[in-house]
Amino acid sequence: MAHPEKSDAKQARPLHAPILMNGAEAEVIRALRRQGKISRAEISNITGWSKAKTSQEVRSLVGKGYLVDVGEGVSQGGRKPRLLRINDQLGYLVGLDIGATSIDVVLADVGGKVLQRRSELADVRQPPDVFLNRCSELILDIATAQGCRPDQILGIGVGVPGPVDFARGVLVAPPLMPDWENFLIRDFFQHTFPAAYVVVDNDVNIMALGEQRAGDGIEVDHFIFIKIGTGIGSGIVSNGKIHRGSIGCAGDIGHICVDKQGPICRCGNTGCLEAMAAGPAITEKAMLAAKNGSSPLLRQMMDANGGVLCPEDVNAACREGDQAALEIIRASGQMIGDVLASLVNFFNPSHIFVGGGITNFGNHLLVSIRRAVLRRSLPLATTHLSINFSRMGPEAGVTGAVALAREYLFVVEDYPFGTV
Amino acid sequence: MAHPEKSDAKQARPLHAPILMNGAEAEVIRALRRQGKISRAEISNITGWSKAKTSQEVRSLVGKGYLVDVGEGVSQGGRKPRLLRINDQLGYLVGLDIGATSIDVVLADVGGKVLQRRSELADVRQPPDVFLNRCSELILDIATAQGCRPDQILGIGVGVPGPVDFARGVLVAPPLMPDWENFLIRDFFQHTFPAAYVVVDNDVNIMALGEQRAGDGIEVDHFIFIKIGTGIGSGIVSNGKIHRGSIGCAGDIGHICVDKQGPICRCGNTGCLEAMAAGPAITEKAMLAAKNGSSPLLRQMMDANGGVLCPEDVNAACREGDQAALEIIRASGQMIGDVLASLVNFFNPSHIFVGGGITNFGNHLLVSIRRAVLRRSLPLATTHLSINFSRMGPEAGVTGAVALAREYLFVVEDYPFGTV
DNA sequence: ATAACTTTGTTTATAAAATGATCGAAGTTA
DNA sequence: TAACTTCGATCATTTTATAAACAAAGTTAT
Repeated sequence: MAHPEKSDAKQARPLHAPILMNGAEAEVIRALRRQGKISRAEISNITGWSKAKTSQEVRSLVGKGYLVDVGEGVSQGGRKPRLLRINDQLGYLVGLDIGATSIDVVLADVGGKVLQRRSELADVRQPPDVFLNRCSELILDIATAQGCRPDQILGIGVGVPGPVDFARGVLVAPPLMPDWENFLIRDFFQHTFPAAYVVVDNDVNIMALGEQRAGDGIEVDHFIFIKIGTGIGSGIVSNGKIHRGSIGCAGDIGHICVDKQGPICRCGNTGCLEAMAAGPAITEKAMLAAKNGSSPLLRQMMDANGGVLCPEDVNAACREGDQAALEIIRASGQMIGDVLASLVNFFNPSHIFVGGGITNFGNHLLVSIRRAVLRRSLPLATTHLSINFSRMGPEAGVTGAVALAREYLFVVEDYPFGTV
Repeated sequence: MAHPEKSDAKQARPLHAPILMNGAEAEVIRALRRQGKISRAEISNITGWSKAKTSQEVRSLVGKGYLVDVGEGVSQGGRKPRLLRINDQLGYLVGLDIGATSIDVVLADVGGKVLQRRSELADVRQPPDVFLNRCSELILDIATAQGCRPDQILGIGVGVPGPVDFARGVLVAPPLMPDWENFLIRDFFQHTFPAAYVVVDNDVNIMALGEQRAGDGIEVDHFIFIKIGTGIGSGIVSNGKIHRGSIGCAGDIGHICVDKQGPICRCGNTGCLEAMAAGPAITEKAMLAAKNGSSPLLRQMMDANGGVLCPEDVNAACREGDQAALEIIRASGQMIGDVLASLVNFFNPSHIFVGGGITNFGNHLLVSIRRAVLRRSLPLATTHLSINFSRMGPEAGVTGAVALAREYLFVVEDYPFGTV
């Protein structure tokens, strides 16, 4: 036979590394990743190659086990095409979203389809090795539940709530979790899952990536994903790529000043957006409204709740039409919108996606954000601007983490970074 | 001979287009553009090609007249290398910087070296064809002064003070010059100079590009160039590329709000940065200080000047230690710094370059900007942040325009855009 | 000085890669 | 049914890249 290398093609690939490919192979994979399943003829069209080369390249990838034939497609007026897809049996991917108070982890196939999920509360202020050991346990848990051996996990995408040195996979001066500084997160998982390629990124960058790959951000060149929860952060996509900034802390808009006379933030400055408009500020204002009698409804909720309120309560009060609650949300939306207005002038995105814990808040928040942005941005920058909730809701983090792992599943030779 | 195509290699290239090359040729050009003059061996190292391929590629480019041999280099312990350079005789480039009240134009060789320059005052509110005709005259003027025929002009880079649709080469809703909306600037020059490839961009983007190619922004992945003059604008570089935003108006920070109780700006909003901190605001405050007696020096200058002051006067008063003048500059610097602080948190640049008409202002302005940024940005984002005046001074615009023309002098097949 | 080694750049034989043309298989449409 | 399409494989041919050999022009150690 003319292809003697076929016999040793399925040999084990090296550990600790993603699947390396040359440029041509990577182009095929890219086309397949976008389109799901396509024929050789379509690959030929997308790449611009001759049918001969396409055929041969596909044969090689099938030989290596990366691609599989998944049957016939519908005829276009001639012979039916044979459709190809990235081999699901290749292994599994893990998406891990580490929040300030939670762990969310999913197991997905290499196509990105979620197969298993786990979530639990956890305090990120624990020592990193303790915390990450628990993460590993959860990963092993969902892996065994799916019948997946640890060495079948090919990639792990990790999102952490702080500035990340992307190349090294460590946190840099994270305010929420000082103990984690310089802890080698990437290496930790790499050690536990030697067959997997581990990629660590900031949690909001990951959400932005998820929106770009699996949400409404497909084909959008410039957008901002803003996460509103306990804190406020953003993920930035410029020219279709994640903008991480010079030391990886781009998007950290929670401490932009909105009011010099505002309260003191935990960062030490006064009037930070996060201190005035995020979840804790909302509940605090709501509890004040409950106490000073301006909202009997909130008072009632607080009493029923053992003297505390959570953002969801304020949301519920909004739905009942409670004026004090509406005013609290409106004020938060306006402050966020004012900051976004500046960023819109500066960055000129075509989309802003709003996500995070606080976004099952109906439209009150979104409406005030929109109003503030439109009022304070240049008309030119807002005429084609869409501001909407992310479709992905609470799944945004893990979806993005899987997308990150998937992004690095196949990597072009000599380009270890630069995929996203 | 083995190369029969050599005979017809120097045939005329098509007009209206940059010099098209395939990927390999472009790589050689890129290496030469960065390094000035290098040997075949170095090209081989940079590209990773075999000596044979490198040699052949170089021979082809020399045959086409794009490259020339410029003599021997110093020996590295063996045979002396023969150095190659992009052929200066290929033609000329034009850099044109259109300001609100001025035209600056230079003629440069394809290496970017400025050979001739002209500047004159002009009002951009004239009809665009009248204004641009004057620009063409100036270009022809410097061309003839250098002994350059119009058809030897291979590229024209144009900077205009407004949002630009980069692909089409037209202004989009420019506030300063509404008559120019949809006027085909690119086509205008293309028509007058058929041999040239014309690229139009926003004036501050061009300055940022100049800083990146010929200033201190070389090898800097993420930076902001801020121009302070009659207005305030910025050029953004993300991941090494100009970030223009979804409709080309990114960087327009002049109308970010710094004080909701501030004065009304010509844009209709209140308290815009530009209205409070740019040149006109400074002179206005200075004239007020002159009139109300808080600065006898400024009063004296104003009287000597026919009842008006310009930013340079305020600068001069600062040098004399005039407290009122210093306070005016300090206030401007603080407002600009406050806005930049937000942008630093958001964008995490490693450098901020300050340029524009107001920047021969000594260090008072810079010091207040720095102080404000450091006070209000996250320490993480500022520890490795440098804020400095652009080295290029008033040349920034035309330098950038030449860099833009130079960038598109050679273009890879099928990639008409995307070089910067 | 002279011999031995280096670096540079060309040439040439060889290997690798891509292509166009051709062909058979499997369809659809007139 | 016949004529036309599309899909994919094969193969001879052309294009492209490479390694090895070589010549030219130096440098350095002896």
